[in-house]
Amino acid sequence: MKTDNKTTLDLKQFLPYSLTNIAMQMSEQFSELYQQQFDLTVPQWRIIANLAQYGERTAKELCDMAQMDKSTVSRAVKSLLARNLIIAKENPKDKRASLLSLSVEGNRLHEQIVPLANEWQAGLVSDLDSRELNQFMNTLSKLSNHLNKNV
Amino acid sequence: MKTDNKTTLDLKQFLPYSLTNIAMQMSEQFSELYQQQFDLTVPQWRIIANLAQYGERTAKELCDMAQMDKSTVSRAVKSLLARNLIIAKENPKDKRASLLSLSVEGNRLHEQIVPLANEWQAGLVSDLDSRELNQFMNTLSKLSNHLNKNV
DNA sequence: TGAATTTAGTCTCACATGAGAGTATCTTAC
DNA sequence: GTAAGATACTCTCATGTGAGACTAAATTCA
Repeated sequence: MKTDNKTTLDLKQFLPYSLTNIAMQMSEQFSELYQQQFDLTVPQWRIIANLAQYGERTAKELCDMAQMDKSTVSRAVKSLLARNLIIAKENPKDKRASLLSLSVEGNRLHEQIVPLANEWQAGLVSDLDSRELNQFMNTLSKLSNHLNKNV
Repeated sequence: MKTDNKTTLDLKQFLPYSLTNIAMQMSEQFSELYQQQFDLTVPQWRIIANLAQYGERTAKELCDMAQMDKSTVSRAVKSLLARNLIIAKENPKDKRASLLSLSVEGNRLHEQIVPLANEWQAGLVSDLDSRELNQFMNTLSKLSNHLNKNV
């Protein structure tokens, strides 16, 4: 894919543009699944999913893992605590940064969403064979690594 | 890539999540290039890039092409007109929808950004060979088609 | 033709976001 | 050990966004 640096820019081939478009559509379509049914915002869902997968974390760690602003995380955590979907435990290593984890209810909620999420993605990638999907994921992670190098 | 619909969700493999993260990073890192130097917001840049590539379009068409809200486009167009970067021409077919196009200055601005954009992307994909990049783009467009089917 | 409906674009309002200040806690350096 | 700096988090404030009302124009249908 030789690009012509001189004068033209093909937006379809330009990743910051086309990837953003596709990601937005995906996120929007998928989020309908949990927003209505489970009354979760995007940041709230992302926090739940990360705590479910990785266990006990601090707010700061969640910020870094899911590329969210500290204010956004702070608000989402506050509201998840109010709904008893997560639990905050004092961190013996650092009193500022309490350890967050899913409550029983939070876990139950997550368990309800997971199969919906997996079904949704199965539909999305149904046009691809497994080799192609693996390739895609692999390239995606190379791109991600490249982006993180420069930060 | 067989997914387990029962209980687990691997966020790294979950596209609405990981693609959003990567797209956000990309857009953010790339936008630094034009935001400071050329004082353009993301929607403004997207409009300029689309008018440059596809020529005269209405605001509605720009909304559809770049997945932007009509309010967002309306505001961006207003400000680009004020800066004389684009021109609005009355549409003989529809007086409500004026035809927007780049002005000479707008074109000049675009011509300055294009090589930066191409360089930027060249750096981003420097770890990939051309076959891999083509594959990736190809899969991406399949995913995009799939998303647009359900809309 | 004219009434009803649809569409393009603007404007207002409610809301989410991110920057930055502020506070408490932890770490570093002397 | 203590002062200076860094860090985790909350809160406030300014800003951008999208939903929906509104207006003008176009389209549909009788």
